[in-house]
Amino acid sequence: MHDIRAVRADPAGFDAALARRGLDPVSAAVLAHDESRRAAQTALQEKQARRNAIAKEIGIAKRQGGDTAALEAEAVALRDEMVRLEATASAAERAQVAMLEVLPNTLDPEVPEGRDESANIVLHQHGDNPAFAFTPKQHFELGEALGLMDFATAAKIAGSRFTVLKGALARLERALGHWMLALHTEQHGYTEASVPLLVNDAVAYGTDKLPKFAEDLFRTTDGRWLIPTAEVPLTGFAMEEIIPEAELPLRLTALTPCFRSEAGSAGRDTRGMLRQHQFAKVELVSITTPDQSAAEHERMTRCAERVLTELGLVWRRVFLCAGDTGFGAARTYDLEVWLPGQGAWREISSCSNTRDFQARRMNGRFKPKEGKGNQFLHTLNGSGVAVGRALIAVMETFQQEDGSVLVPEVLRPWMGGLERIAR
RNA sequence: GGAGAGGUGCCGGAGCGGUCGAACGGGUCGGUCUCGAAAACCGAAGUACGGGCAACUGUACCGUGGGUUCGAAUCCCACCCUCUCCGCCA
Repeated sequence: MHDIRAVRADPAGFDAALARRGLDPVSAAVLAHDESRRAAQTALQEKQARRNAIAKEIGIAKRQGGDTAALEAEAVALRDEMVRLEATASAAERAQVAMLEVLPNTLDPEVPEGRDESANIVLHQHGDNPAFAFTPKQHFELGEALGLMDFATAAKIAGSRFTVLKGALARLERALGHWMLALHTEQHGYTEASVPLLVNDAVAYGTDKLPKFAEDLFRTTDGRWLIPTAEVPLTGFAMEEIIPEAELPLRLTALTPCFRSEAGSAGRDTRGMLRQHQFAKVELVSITTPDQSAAEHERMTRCAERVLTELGLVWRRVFLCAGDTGFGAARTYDLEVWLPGQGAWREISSCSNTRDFQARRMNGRFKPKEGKGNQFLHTLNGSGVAVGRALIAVMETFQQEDGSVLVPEVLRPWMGGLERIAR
């Protein structure tokens, strides 16, 4: 959510920021609502002040047995005007909020210009694309041949975009998630959390999933939402809080299933388990101060990169351009992993600094060590990393000509010492 | 699911429909005292949105949303949440 005062202070700058996202200017319309809201509010407050004075006079007069009829008549007349002004003010405010809440975050000045992913910038790459002496297979070919990845059963019991993993592949998924959690909690200073997978409107709104992206979420019969990422509950820890600066940063991690309707992606990535309605992900969330958030963003991204490096995967860091940066983010790095079977780079992590965008929506603040007044927090989120896609990457990267898959060293202790997944 | 109790400021906890943004206690911050500290004493301190160059000032906020009233923390209704007991249950 944007600060209306920022719009007032620099309407042209506000519109210019929207233009970077390819959006039309709105400051004039927003400010029109803002002005009518403030005019009505000022008038309303004058009436209220008079009303309060009258009520006080009546109280005094009643105690002294005086006549209050004239005062009461004036108060009743005032009440009608106040009702009208109140309606005007709240309608203007609702209109203003409705315009602001669907606007994406302001981009960091360093974010590259560009309309789509073709303008993203590869910042660096780790490892070289592996050379195979045979034609590498895609993960679903490997998984089905191993008899450990079953899309038919998943479709039967749930539908499309679900996967059943069995045996060593099911265990590999579990090993990946648990190993990642251990890495972040034991070496990166994150606190593990076990969180609700169903959330309310308020936190979904605060993390900018509502109102604009409701169709991407699954809704429960009692009006809650299945989390599309643990970012939602973890960031929600800060909702309506005033955190002492000394307690910051909060670094939180969780391994959860994530649920996405994939409403807008019909026909895309239909084979295999690349794009699912349900997938496991280890999420990293940092809640910090404005002056620390840029450094925290770099740190968080390195934590995610470490996961890929230790697994032995080939990856690269991509700086998303203006047109590809998500709604809530001011700045985003995607981590892409090389999938030899598919012969393509695919996103496996996305690390974003939302600055105070989410904090404003959820009213999450901190109390500065020095100085007065509470300020909005900065919130960051990143995948550390997507477990389902990590499974795919491991399978495709470490596949052997016979269709077996070597288990990365770091995972073997989590796989009961298993070194190779074979038929 | 049934029955009951309750939600007030950082915390605890008062609060006959009018002078309540809210007693009192604790904690916090500043000061006095002290070599320093403790104790004691004095004082300060909520959040948001308006108006004003500013000093300052107005309004709203006692779980949330409605209602009654000239006037609501206080009365009425709905909802949310917490606690206790019973039932069911991983």
